[in-house]
Amino acid sequence: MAEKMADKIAPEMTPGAPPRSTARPRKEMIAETKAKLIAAARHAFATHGYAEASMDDFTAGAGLTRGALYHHFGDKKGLLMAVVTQIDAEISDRLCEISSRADNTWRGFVDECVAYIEMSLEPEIQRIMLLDGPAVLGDPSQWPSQSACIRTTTASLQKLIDDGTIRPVDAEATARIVNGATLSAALWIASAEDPKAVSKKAVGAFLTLVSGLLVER
Amino acid sequence: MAEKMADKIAPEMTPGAPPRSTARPRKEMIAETKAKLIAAARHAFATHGYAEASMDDFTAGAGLTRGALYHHFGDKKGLLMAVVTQIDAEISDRLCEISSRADNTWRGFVDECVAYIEMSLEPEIQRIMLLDGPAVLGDPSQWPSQSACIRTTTASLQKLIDDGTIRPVDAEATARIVNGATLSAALWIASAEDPKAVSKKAVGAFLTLVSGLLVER
DNA sequence: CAATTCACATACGGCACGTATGCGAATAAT
DNA sequence: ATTATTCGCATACGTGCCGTATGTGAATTG
Repeated sequence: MAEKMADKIAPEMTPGAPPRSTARPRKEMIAETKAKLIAAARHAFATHGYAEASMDDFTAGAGLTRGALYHHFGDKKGLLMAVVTQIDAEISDRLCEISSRADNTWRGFVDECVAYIEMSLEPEIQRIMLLDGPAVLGDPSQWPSQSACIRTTTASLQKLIDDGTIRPVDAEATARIVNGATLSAALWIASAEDPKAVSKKAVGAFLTLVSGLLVER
Repeated sequence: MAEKMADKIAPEMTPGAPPRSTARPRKEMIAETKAKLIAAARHAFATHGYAEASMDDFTAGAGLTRGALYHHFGDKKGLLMAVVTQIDAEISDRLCEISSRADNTWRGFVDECVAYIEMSLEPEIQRIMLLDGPAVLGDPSQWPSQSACIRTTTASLQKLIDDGTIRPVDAEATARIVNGATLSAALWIASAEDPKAVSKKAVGAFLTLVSGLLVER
């Protein structure tokens, strides 16, 4: 509490800039503050869980106070939403990257699913996206980010339907169900005593299941 | 606060009972107290959510105080665990009942899955078992109740493998994955604007998926 | 240069929780 | 039967976290 911010009065304008008055620093400082809060919250939520993470603590860790948090995000839930949106986007990117570098579409789809399982094993993703997120914000379907990774999967499936690889199912419905399947597989693996072995079993079962989508197997 | 319990001094012994001294009432009263707490908590958790449910409030609603709660369940989480175990057992019973009255095993399995989806649409089950439970207690795999309903599904699958209806997958792995699939379907349906339509899509996609398990479709 | 906006900090009140303690009825001991 | 003891449960207290109201100084607008 005795600690104040060292130098908040250090607008990093390009040194030696002409009399061109300060126009950027303002917006930049704000963006930086928000980014700091999101980063701090993300770390706190991941390590302590949403409920146990003290706003006073992690805002202080970012050199700020709850005042900034309430100003920018409304409340603790709002911050969680921002964190979730950020992570969701990251996951989506990684999935696109993976499915795009496969030889054929089906293979890309499968790789994507397996990658999703692997990502879900990361404690941060599991804690925030799979456990606290749904409990605090409600079902992911409702999130503004609309679960970007589900859209990714939906798109992959639609392509598979179009090129006749899989049967003409409803792409979104299948995406959500497949997503749920991978999710539970991840939770199971993560809490297993022997993750390697369980992982093998889970992937095997998963592959058998999705083979049901194929026109011919 | 001004309200005390009316008559706690009314042991309901069978009136006119012989001098046979009181032996039961003790244990019975305790069981009743626990049951009351579980029921009150179950209702509060279902309607307000775990985090928003005030222990002071719902224990008072049961004519008790937090003292009884801490004495019997240790803490709020302990109570949630008890509630979860109770609901889990109920679900398991209902699933057994359903799968047992089908003509053939495969049909029973499918009915069971669909029934599970329907149950997951009940707000109480969704809120407590699918959202708050995992967030507060961790992955269901770890619960002492060991998710009785997963064992039920595992058993059904094993029978299907034994009689050659489905391919020789790992029964438990498949049960968990199928369970996750139905779960996400339920969450999706529940939060949809048109549950009927979405439900049809979800079930259709689900059936296509599980057809992958069949030896021949 | 005056007026205003606004990003953020500080201050306050309250609720919910965990623990420590007390009481009284049922059981066990003699 | 009377005393001793357990134990189910209530009461009391301290603390941490949260939401709101309010303040302040720097940046922006005219």
